Parts: sequence; C-alpha cells; structure tokens
Amino acid sequence: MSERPYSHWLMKSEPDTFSIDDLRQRKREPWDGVRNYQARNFMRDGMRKGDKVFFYHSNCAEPGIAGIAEVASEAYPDPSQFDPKSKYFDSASSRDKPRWMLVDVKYVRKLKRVITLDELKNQPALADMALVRKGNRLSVMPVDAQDWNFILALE
DNA sequence: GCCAACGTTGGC
DNA sequence: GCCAACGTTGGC
Repeated sequence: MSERPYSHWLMKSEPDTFSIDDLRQRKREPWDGVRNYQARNFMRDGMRKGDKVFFYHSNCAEPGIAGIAEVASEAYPDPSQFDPKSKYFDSASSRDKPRWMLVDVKYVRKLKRVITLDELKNQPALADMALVRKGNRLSVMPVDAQDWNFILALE
C-alpha cells in the first residue's frame, strides 16, 4: 500500500474576489482560474475527494488562513478556459485536449480567527513551509500533515 | 536550448 | 501603488 505524499493543501484566494464567507454562502464552488502548471498538477494529480484545504486570503489587508474547506470532486477541465468571454479564456486550449483542470471545493468552517501570514512566518516550526518561503507565488500547494496540525493548534 | 522581455502574484 | 520574485513566451 503506497501512501500519497500529501492529503492536506492550501489554496489562495483574494477575498475581494472570493472569500471564505463567499464559500460559506455557496457551500461548494469550482476552483476556476488557476493558470499555473504546478498548481494545476497538484489539483489534477495530488488531490482526492475528502482532502482538507486551508482557505488562504491573499492580496488583502490581513493575509492569512481564514478557514477550512474540503476537496469535493476529482479533477476535471476548468470550463472557463473554453469561454471567450471569461478572463480565464485560453485560446490555446481545446475540449479535446484541455490544458487547465480544477476541483470543486466545499465549505467546512471558518477559523475562529484569521491565522495571519505574519504569525506563520514567526513560527520556527514552520520555517520550511512553502507558504512562508520568500517569493512563493503558488496559489495551490501541499501542506505537511505535521504543519497542518501545528497551525490548527495556533487557532 | 538560451535568455531577454514581458506579465503576474502578492506582500508591503 | 510599488516592486521583488518568478513563470511564460518567443526570437534567435
């Protein structure tokens, strides 16, 4: 029995566009618009239904982890890549050979408080976490189970 | 296959 | 709004 390397994830969203409160209202949402190959590969190859996700607010006044979500589907083609009116339209992609994949994500809960990026950066135990390393712009990344538990204990 | 130019992310 | 970091594109 081989074990997958990761079953916990972190996904970034700009709260002005789509926040944890938006997800709470909608309950479930296709995570569209990812246009980075590494992030796509994590969704396509790494994620399974039921995996837990930190919902991270980026590019905002208080960047940090705002809530928990869950992977709610296997990966499938991101419909926005086929829509010429979408800002995520990709003319180089086709329905035969779709370039971009996504998963559905469902709401689990908000954290009692936002665990800020600043706070995470100040935890020596998290020094190796991808999120806090300089210059990391990945919007979908794996989280060690150990780091996951450590972060939740900060709540 | 190299790498300069360009675009995007995201903290600040 | 600035700009560092980094990914992508395309000329050669």
